[in-house]
Order: sequence, then C-alpha cells, then structure tokens
Amino acid sequence: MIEIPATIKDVAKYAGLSIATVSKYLNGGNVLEENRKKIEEAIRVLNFRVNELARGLKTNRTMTVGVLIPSLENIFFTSIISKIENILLQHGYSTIVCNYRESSKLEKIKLEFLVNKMVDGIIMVPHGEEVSHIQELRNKNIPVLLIDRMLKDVECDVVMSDNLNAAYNAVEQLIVRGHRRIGIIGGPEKVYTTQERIKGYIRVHEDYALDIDEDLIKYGGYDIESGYRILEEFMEMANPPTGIFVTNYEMTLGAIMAINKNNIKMPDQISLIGFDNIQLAKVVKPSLSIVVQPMDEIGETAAAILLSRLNGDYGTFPSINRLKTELLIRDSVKALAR
Amino acid sequence: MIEIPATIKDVAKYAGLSIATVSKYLNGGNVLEENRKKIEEAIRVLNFRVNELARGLKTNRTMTVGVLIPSLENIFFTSIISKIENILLQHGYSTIVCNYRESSKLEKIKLEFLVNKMVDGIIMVPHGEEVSHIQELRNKNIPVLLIDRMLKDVECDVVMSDNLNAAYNAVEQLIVRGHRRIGIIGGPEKVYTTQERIKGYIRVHEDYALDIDEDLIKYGGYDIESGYRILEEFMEMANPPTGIFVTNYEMTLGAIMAINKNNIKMPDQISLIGFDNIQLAKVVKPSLSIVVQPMDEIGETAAAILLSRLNGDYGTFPSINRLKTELLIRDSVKALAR
DNA sequence: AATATAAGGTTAAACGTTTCGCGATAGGAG
DNA sequence: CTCCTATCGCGAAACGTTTAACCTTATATT
Repeated sequence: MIEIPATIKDVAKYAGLSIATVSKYLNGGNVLEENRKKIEEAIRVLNFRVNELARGLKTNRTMTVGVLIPSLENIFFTSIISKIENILLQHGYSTIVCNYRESSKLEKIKLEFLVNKMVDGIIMVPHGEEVSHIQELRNKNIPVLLIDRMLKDVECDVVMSDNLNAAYNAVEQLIVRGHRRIGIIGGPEKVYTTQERIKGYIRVHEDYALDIDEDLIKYGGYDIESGYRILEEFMEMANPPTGIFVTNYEMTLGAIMAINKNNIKMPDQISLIGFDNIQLAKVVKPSLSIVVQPMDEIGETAAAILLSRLNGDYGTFPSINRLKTELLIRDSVKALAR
Repeated sequence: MIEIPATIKDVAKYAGLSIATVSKYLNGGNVLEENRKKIEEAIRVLNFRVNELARGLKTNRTMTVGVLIPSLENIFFTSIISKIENILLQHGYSTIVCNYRESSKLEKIKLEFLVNKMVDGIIMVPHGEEVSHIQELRNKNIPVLLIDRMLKDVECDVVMSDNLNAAYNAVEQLIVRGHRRIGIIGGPEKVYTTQERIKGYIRVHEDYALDIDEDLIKYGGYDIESGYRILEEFMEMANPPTGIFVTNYEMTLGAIMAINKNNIKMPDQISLIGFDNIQLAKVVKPSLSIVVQPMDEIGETAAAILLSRLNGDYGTFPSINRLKTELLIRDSVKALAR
C-alpha cells in the first residue's frame, strides 16, 4: 500500500492552525507551547516531512554543496571528500559527489549539473588550466573552493599540500644520504602539482650546489603505467640514478611493480621514495619511504572555508592554504658509501 | 557583476510567445519551426536554464538517483559507483553519492537525506540485517536496489558476486595443491557476504571429504587490523594452516603486512589467496593469488535494472543477480609435496 | 482608563515550472 | 461551400513552501 506524502497544509488542518504558523514552527520561530504540541503531533501522525524542492524554490537555497573530483577510484580524493561530507553534514549541509573521470568535457557537464541542482557552493579539483567555467560560477555568485590545484587566472580559495617543499624535503633526504644522481617521476607537465614538485626538486639541488641532469627529470601521466615504464627507462640508462622520487600514488605502484618484475634490488640497486598511500608503504617489502599528504586536514580546512563563504564571510578572500606534508623514511632508502 | 538567472517567463517575453509554448518546446513538444528559432535565440541570449527545483516540484521527479555505500575509501564500492554514475548519466539521470561511514545510525540519516532530496530511485549497500528503513522506501514507492549484500526480510532487486562459489573455487585450488589445513579469514559473522564465503569454504571441504577444524575459521572486521591480527593468530597455532584464504581487500592488506613484519616466507611457510584488488596483487612479491569481483559488471547490471524500474517495468521483480568472480592463481600459492 | 508594546497568528502573494482544456487557424475531403 | 481534423498556441491552475504585512489578544505602563 503506497502512502501519499503529507504536506504542510495537511499538518495545518490536523493541528487546527494556519499554514504560516506551521511554517514558522518548522523554521524555528516562536509558537505557543500548546500549539507546538499540536503541530508536533500532527507531524508525527501524518509522517510529514518538508518538501525540499518547494522550500528551495522559495528560499533559493538548497543547503547542498557540490563536490567534483577527477576520479572516484583515487583514494586521495575520496578520503578528503569523506571528511568534508562529514563536517558539512554537522552544519546542516549535504553533499553531492560527482566525478569527471579525468575528462575536461565531463568536468564541464558535471559542473553544469551541480549548478542546475542549485547547489549553494562548490568544492572541486580542477582538471586543466582553463578557467572560464569556474569564472562563470563566480558570476553566478556561487562560492567555489579549489582543492589540490591552484589556477593562475582566477581568484579562488584554495586548499592544497605544500608540494614544493614536500619534494624538496624528500629529495633532500636522498642527497644527505649520499645520492648524487636522483631521478624524479613527475606527473603531466602542465599540471600545477607537477610543476611545484619539480620546482622543489630543482631548488634543493641548487641549495646543495648539485648539477641537474635533465635526463633525470621525467614526466608521466600520474597513472600506474607511466610509473612502471619510466622506472624501467631510468634503470636502462647507461648511468642510472641511485635514487628515485615518485610523485604520486599510482606511479609509485607502477614503479614498485617494475622493480619486482625486473628483480631490481631495493634499496641496494635503487633507493625509492613514493607518495601518498601509507598502507601501501607498509605492505611493500622492504618498507617504503613516502611523502604523506594531510588528507584529513585538507578536508577540514576546505569545509571550514566554504562554510564561512556560505555565511557571507569574505573577510579573508581569497584564502590560499598550503598544508605541510609528512615524510617517512623507511627501508627503501639506503645511505651510499662514499 | 552578478547575473540574475532568466526564467521561462523572460524567455517567453523575449520570444513573444506564451510560457506554455516555451515549456512545450523545452519538453520536446511540437512548435512551429519559426517559433522554435525564436525560442532558441531567446534561451541563448538570456542564458536561460530550467530551474530544476520548480520543475521537480511540478513533476514529482528529480531525474536523480541516490547511491549509498558504507565507505568512500573502499575502492570496491567507489569503482562500482563510478560505473553506475556514468551509465545513468547517459540516460538523463544524475547521481547523488553518499557514504555512511560504516554506521547504521548514519545509514538511516543519509537515507532520509536522499528521500528528502526526492531521488527517484536508490542503489545501496545495506549495513546490518535490519530492514525497516528499506521497507519504508518501498512504501513510498521508491525503487531500491541492493548491491553486494542480500537481505532476508525484504523483497528487493540485488546485484552481487557469487561469493559462495568464489570461496569454493579459491579454497579448492589450495586443496588440489595438497593443502589439508586451510585457514579462512572471514568478515563480521553476521554479514551476508561472510556467511556465503564461509559456506563455500565448508562445502568444498565436504565435497573433498575433508574434516573441518573449527579453529581454522576465524571472523574479522573486514579491516586491515583484523587481517594482520588473525594472520598472526594462525601462524602462532601449534599446528598452523599451510594455506590461508582472506576474504576481502583490507584484510588481505593486513595479512600481507603481518607476513612481511614477521618474516614469514610466502609461499614456503604459507600459501595465501587474497581478495579484490588486482593492482595489489601485482605489487606484492611474490605475486599474489586473488579472487577478483566483476566491479564493472556489477555496476552495469545494477544501473540497467534500476533504469527499468524507473520506467515502471517490474516484469522481473525481484531480480537476484549473482555474478561470477575470477580466480587468479599466482606465486603466493605453492603445491605441497606429499 | 487609555495607550503602548509584545507575542503570536493569519492572509495572500510569490517562487518557476508543467499541463489541462480550450481556441484559433489552415488544409483536405466531400 | 461546409465540415472535419490536425496542428499549434494560450490562459490559468496547480505543485508545496516561505514571508511580508497585517490582525488579534494580552499584558505592562502611564
């Protein structure tokens, strides 16, 4: 037997009050104790719940935030989202999660979708360097916050890791252990995080007055395959590096597969520092050195900033947050004899 | 400069037509070629888009499907969702993804949220055995489809792996390689998938006329810690198993950590068959044997069934789908000498 | 006693759509 | 020439809320 949902009208009739009074109650206004009881009983009996569609139509707010990420299969993003969702819920906001499968075209489609769903704000990881679709959100007065990547051509709140110093510190640990030929496996050349991580690599070389061999800087696709391939390329060089820094999780996975497959001895033949996934680090043998990004902190910061924007507080706009990463050096890194 | 969104009224005025005609156009009705052009121009110039809130209020459909899973940090679920989202989008439906962080309480809250958001249908992974909140959806005439787990007390479409035979086949491979003491690390005792996998374990023992040692059947929490702990428990037994079957990804991870930590030789001291994550299988050394669930197929099947329900087609209701898993035997399993 | 104030209730318009029922026009059939 | 039918446009009601403006009543103030 299908139940037909009760409306505020039904509640009003049942309680013997006007619609306006019920509405006032629903929105936290003052009603007589006596009437409050009547209304609450009516709601309970009729199993009434507010029609959010109608409410949103009137108020122009949906109490919903859109979250848009490149991939749902990337635990770095999903654990940030999980945190965000949790915090927003505590403040009465709910979250619509979308992914654009690493496609710029889909990115725009999903963004349109979120706008059509009338979200009150958006948290996203932008794909390319293009900015027009984000600018459009700003024109529509929808607060946007970027995660993980900064964009040059638009003013926006951002929360990300301090990728430059993350790379600096990781490579530095190889340097102080006597490594002089250090390879870096970067992501796509145009992606912001790649550029930052390469900058860190270069800067630490300069600070230690070491020459840079351009052949030791390689760009991958942030995917497993490129980690695998580039590691093999490095090891096939006439003069291979003694240490390698891999700049994301998927490529780290690929690199380790290549090491296992080719029976390369780690850390004797090669020292490796990977990225992001602390569980992987423990599962690999010898235990893997990694850079860990503060996912929870990223989520918390992002949620807090967006909430303040939703409350109309633009005091600190635009707020640029570079959060510190953690560096764990384990058995996959070896000190070289001089 | 903030733009104020155009309404259908503005479009009608600009095009010199009535609201009703514009609405007809928007919903695929016939309008004169001449008027169609006018409307299209008006829409373009005014940058009009339908207010989905208002539309939903009228039509009682939001063209939105809710997806509810236990955790966003579990790649098994998120990759199924990614597939589902993609297919639904092609049919004009969009997806609201929620997770309930393994909490029955949160599960109900999120379900409420989805209902409040007036989703047209729901795909979910249920948490416990309780059924009332799901029954309520049925009363509200909202199609529900369960993934991964079946519930006894409610008629529902289900899509899941054939967990029983997955376990049967995995354990059988250990048996035919001469293993006689085989441990199984199951999930929580009350969870459907655990029960099925244990059933498979028992049935294959019966079919090969092998005695079952109750001590070799252990229940964990489907988390890393229990995989780690139970593996150690097994190895500390006076008469430890020679082969172990681990029944989900996280516990597989934990088990491998324990093996690495305790310097246990795999496969010489212990043969291991894990679960779910094919990438992990390649990264671990020696290469890991695993059961792989057909995530894409689960997503496709789920989306297809829900779509037919949304179109009012209940011809096959309830549709119970047990999809076959794949078994990969690699170097982590050793044949015992007799 | 007259008046001001506060508290709480009500009426009615509005939000942006869809859709029913009707009217107008034009072409074809007889 | 008349009538029928097909096609398309229009007016207006309805969906379930919120909210501004106003009304009523009771109490406090002078």
